[in-house]
Amino acid sequence: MDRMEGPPDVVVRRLPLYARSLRYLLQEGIESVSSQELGDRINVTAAQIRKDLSYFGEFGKQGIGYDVRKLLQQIEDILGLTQEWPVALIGIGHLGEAIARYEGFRQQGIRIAGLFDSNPAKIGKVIDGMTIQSFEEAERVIREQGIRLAIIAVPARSAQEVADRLVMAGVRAILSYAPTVLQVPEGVWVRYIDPVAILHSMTYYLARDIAGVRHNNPET
Amino acid sequence: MDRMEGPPDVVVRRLPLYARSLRYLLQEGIESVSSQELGDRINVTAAQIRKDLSYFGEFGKQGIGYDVRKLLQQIEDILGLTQEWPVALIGIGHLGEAIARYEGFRQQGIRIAGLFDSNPAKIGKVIDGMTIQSFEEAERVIREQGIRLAIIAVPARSAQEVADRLVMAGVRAILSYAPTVLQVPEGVWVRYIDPVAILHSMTYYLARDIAGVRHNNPET
DNA sequence: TAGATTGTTAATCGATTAACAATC
DNA sequence: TAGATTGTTAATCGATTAACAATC
Repeated sequence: MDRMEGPPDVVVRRLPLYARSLRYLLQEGIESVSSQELGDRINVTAAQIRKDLSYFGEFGKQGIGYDVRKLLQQIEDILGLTQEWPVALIGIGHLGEAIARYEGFRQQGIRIAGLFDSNPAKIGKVIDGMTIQSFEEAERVIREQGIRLAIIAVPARSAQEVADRLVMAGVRAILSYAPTVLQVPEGVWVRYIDPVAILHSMTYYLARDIAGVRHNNPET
Repeated sequence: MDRMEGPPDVVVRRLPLYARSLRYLLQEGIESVSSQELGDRINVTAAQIRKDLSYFGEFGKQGIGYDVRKLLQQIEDILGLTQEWPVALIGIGHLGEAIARYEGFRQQGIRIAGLFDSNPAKIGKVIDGMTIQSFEEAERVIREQGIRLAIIAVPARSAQEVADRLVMAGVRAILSYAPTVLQVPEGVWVRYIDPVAILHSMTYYLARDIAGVRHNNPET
């Protein structure tokens, strides 16, 4: 299956970077920006920014550029960031704990709604004001609160089962830190954070002494 | 600038996923695999795997498929994973500590060569047998040991300066967890890990109830 | 008005997929 | 030999870039 219309996924993946850059501009007190200036900051061409935005509407003024505050608001609106998204965090090892403590989520529309781990020794432990609960509780909480987003930070060997059960409980988008490809039913989004793979793709070039500036790679 | 020939970067970024999948196959005792079977496991088409591999040589046997052990060895060789890569880790907050403690690196050719932080209160603290050193020490160690890979886990506001100084010291590839786009000179590779941006790109679909299975996105 | 910059169309570029001869 | 699967070429698909009329 693949979505019926709408902007390409690459474009959707770039929007958050535009939003972030606009936030920084605002912090610097810059209220107006051209596609060129915005592009320079994030190593994206001006044409690409304009094209990307054109999928969603018209946001600029010829001869002037974009009102930073307004464009930011509009992109956040498009991304659904006017609401707060509760997220279930599964797997509270070192990484899970770091994620739980990270302030960058809360500030940007993401609320860690619960910490869950299957290790009984961890259950009850409090991190940043949140108490670690069992994985069974996760399934209950997801159902009860209608949570649709989850972050998986469990070992690779348990990731698939965790994903299966999360989806069963109602999760529709998963960000997985586990180094394994998940199989999920249609209707569920999965994205990965994979530092080892990224490092390995760079050692390829280092091993050959191939110099590069890889621009135009939002994320990756 | 952009590299003079060679396989496309997308292909290089998929190789580590192939390698990992082959490692899992080996663990399962599977010694032979077809492009179709391998592809099914990681949601990539058989054609893509064969095409990708063809940039580097011929590794399979018609009618048979690939010898898992041999192909894995060859991909690891291509990626430069026959050697161990020392990595400087900068920024030892919660995330940096989790990275320092992560065993997945060591197991896969990545050796954390040193922990560095600019906060004097942290210097001297020992994590997993490694002592946190000052950032000035990082510059010295990078030079002395010829380190070319670094992981940045500092706050966004200091990431650019850290990157500048790392590059000055000799770093040629950076994996950054800081939510900001780095400007680096030609000849330096930069990749990002950006969970907030990823989550925001998924809230786009959740907000619209657009169902999806996003395959063919190694990493993302 | 003149200069700047948008939104959009068309051209280009690059990546993925399909198809199949070669061959194990 | 018959069946399976590779490596590769050609076709397709999609994304990026260039260019420019519209217009602030």
